[in-house]
Amino acid sequence: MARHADTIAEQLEELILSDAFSDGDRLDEVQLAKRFGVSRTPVREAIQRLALSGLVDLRPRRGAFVHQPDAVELMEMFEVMAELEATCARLAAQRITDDALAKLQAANQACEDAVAAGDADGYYRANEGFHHILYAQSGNRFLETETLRLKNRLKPYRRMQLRLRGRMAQSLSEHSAIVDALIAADGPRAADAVRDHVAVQGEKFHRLMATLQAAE
Amino acid sequence: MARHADTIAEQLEELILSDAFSDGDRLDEVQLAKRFGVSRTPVREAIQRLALSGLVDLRPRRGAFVHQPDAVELMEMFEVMAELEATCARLAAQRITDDALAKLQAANQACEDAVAAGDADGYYRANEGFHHILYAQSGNRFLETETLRLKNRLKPYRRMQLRLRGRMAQSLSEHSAIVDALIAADGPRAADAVRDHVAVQGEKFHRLMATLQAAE
DNA sequence: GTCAACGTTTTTGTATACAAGAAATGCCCG
DNA sequence: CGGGCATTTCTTGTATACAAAAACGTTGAC
Repeated sequence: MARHADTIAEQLEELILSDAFSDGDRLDEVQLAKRFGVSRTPVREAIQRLALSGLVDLRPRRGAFVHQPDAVELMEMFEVMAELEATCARLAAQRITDDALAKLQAANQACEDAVAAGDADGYYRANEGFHHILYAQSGNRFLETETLRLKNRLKPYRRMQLRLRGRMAQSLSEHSAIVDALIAADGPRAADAVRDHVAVQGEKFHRLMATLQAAE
Repeated sequence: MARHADTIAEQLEELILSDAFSDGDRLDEVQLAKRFGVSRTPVREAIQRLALSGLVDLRPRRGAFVHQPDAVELMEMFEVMAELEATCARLAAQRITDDALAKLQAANQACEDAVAAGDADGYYRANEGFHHILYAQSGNRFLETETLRLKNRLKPYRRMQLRLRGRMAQSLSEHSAIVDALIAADGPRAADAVRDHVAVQGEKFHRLMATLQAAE
């Protein structure tokens, strides 16, 4: 619908996710309009969109206030993320095609190669590919879309997770467990494997909390 | 943020969900503005919001087109709904309080009473109460909110489901199975019980398909 | 008769103007 | 000196005006 409003929504989202605003900050329409060199109208449209995805709270006749999730909310979102991915896996175990299974194994191999090469960025991309194949093979486009939406929302908090020493190697063996369960067409086992893989627990949990503290 | 835009978004949502528009219809801004007795501005804001919830597709420089889910999409959404509720149950099995468990049993009893009295509306309310307790007892507010959101989105398609002969009696025994699993703190069993309870399968599936055909 | 190109007409997207409600300021009174 | 109330200022919400892009119809050529 919008040409400017589109790009402004994106830029504004970037700004909020990159912590340029802190929790509770009011988004001043005229200020943002000036900043982007447009009028208030497209800025308001952009804010409307961000409100629906939960990045800002809209208080009638008061304005828009950025909403940065606290530790509890984050854990809740990660928990739902793990469940959504586990569901993808459970369904994929029944529905995955041989072709996609081959692609999944290839993606897993790419992960291993990246780890062997010490290529963190490469691992990130290959890992993303692995997971996206899983979402698609749930055979449920709605589920796929929703999962991607939440994944995207969690992206900025995600990158801090995987830099743990030895985490990548463990991640690889978890991938293999997932693939095995899919080969066996064992839905519940696949779901459990994915849930364990994605869940934020143990050392990951402490690391996340520490990073959140530091951000304040 | 909006006073008019709020109410317009609600009314427009009502209109779309109540099938006043069919799939692919263009939402004419000036026409809607006249209809609601306002200018284009609040109408546009309302449309923006509906776009995010998937009720309308926004095509840049073209306009807003209502998007009515087809049979496949509906099944996908119901499948995700079943999974979200199952997740609520799985988590609730670990986290539910004794107090809430008592309330759940009371809600179930209210369902039974309504069935005994042949009170369809009463059953609807009691059943809704039962499920909402479950969402809340997942102990995950984010999950609770998302589940409610999807439930609301599916509401218009839901009412056609439960009027099947003998369906209410079966529903009651399913409720009992859920409660039993929660009492036993058996997460996986609670999840399965809820999934079976919510899933659209068998006769429910055929009925849904038939109703969709009739709507076209 | 068909198709393409041009001009007209809608319609969307943005800017600006205006109205109304909320916050801020200062003033008066206790 | 402090608290409550009125006024002023600022901000949101809505209406209108304008610009640009897309749909539409017409005309003309092949």
